[in-house]
Amino acid sequence: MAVGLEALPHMTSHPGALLSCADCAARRLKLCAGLRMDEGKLADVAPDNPTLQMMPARRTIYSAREWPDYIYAICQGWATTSLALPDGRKQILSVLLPGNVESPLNMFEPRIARTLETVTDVLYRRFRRETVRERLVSSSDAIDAIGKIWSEEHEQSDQLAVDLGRRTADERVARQIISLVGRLQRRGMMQDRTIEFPLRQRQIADITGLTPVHVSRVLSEFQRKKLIQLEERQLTIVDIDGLRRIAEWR
Amino acid sequence: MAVGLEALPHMTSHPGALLSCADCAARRLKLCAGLRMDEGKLADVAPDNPTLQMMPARRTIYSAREWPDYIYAICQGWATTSLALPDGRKQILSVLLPGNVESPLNMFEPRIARTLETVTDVLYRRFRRETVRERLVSSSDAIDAIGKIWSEEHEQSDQLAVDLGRRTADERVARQIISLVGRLQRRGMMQDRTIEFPLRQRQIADITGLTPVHVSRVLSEFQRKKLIQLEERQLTIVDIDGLRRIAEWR
DNA sequence: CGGATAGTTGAGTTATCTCAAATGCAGTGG
DNA sequence: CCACTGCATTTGAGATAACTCAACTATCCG
Repeated sequence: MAVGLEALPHMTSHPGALLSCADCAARRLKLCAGLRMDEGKLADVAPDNPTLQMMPARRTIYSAREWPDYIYAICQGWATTSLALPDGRKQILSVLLPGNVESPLNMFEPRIARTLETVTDVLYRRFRRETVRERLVSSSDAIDAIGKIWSEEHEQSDQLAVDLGRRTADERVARQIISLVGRLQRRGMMQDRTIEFPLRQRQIADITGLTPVHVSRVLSEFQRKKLIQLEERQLTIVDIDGLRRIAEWR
Repeated sequence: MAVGLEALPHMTSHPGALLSCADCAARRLKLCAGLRMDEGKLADVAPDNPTLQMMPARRTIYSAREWPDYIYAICQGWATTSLALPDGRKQILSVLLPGNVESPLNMFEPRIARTLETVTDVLYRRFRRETVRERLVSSSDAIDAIGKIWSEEHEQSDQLAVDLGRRTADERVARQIISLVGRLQRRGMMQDRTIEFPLRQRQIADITGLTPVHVSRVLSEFQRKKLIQLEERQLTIVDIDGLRRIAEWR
């Protein structure tokens, strides 16, 4: 199961394109042990191989008003799911990275949906909800695959609730950074100690339940303490232990 | 589908026992349209009809360290699921009322579990995770049933995140009250405008991400404003519109 | 070049927390 | 039955984390 990156000839054949080749990413995600393989799983479930679609940065793929007929798998780029209150307050519920899947809540029942927005340019595939659902009935592998996606989603939302309800601003921001770094690292999207970090402070605020102004202060503080470095949308981890100490300890 | 309460002879035959007869409650939940019918659904999925078990108030049914082998359905009483941090901070993730189901996250994968604790004395049934899982494979009705439970759970956690991340203390407390009142009302567990309300302020604090002291102040304020009345673990809604105004508006 | 969006920083405000003391109630052991 | 201990709640006083407002700069985009 522990298939390493080097086991994929397609990838090593154009290393420079490692992060920009969506199908390469998809295969990598599917083959590497320990990765989120949601997109791969979903492709197994609904193997009609939908074509890749593209959405520019900062657009809405679907909004909470609609009833999405599809389940979306991110192949490249970053996206978020969120809910907004009528007065403009907004909470981001998850950050989707390549390989992640947004599985609509209303797979089985009509319910309120989240809003799915792109952060960067995004390549994605979409799978008909009904197709996936029908497939669940006939294939136990499909149930397993989707079940794992749900389990993981569920655990993420539990963590989010604990963070929002019981952690300080510093902890929340530090944890979010650590979490994203880990996820990207597992995807092979970290070089040395730095990652692409396209999130605006406004978005970090919406993830952590803070104001953009406060996020700016926290990030400045982290940089002043030499925990991270952040410039030109590149995030470098300078002192991971220091960051962990803030994130997990009170 | 719209089978009313009066359609159940068993219930009307001992109206006084309406709230204390677990099997009565189970049947009611299963038959009345518009109710959460999770327990009923689960019984359909795993029809080996497990016996009723009992746990006194304020005990832990299982803790986050364990790997529960069972899915729990509450038949009578109140329970909570929660996660705790090492330093004692704690976040309650859901309040379970009769008919609700705690579906372990690790149905498909080994993951961190929540802690399941009783608030009042609780009667519950438990269903082997493996049994339910096997049943999912063979029955599309079962998938539907469990799928609906998950959808609902998922929506609840989204709402929780928005509440914790983006709402004020007053809003959170008011919304929690409104939500609980609604759920009990739909179960026929509200008489006139009052409900049994066994939650301690400490628990309300752990649900809303506040301190017990602040919860006390908010509740006192609500009573001073004649929105609710609260004594001897009985909660009376005095001014539902006022409460709604606080809950939804900023 | 102009106009929007992003981020920084300071000053003052406020929602919520912490600490502490007082009260009541429930359960326990003698 | 009583004294005792521990939890739950209320209330005050003071502290603080995070917010709001505002001004300024930098950056991006057409």
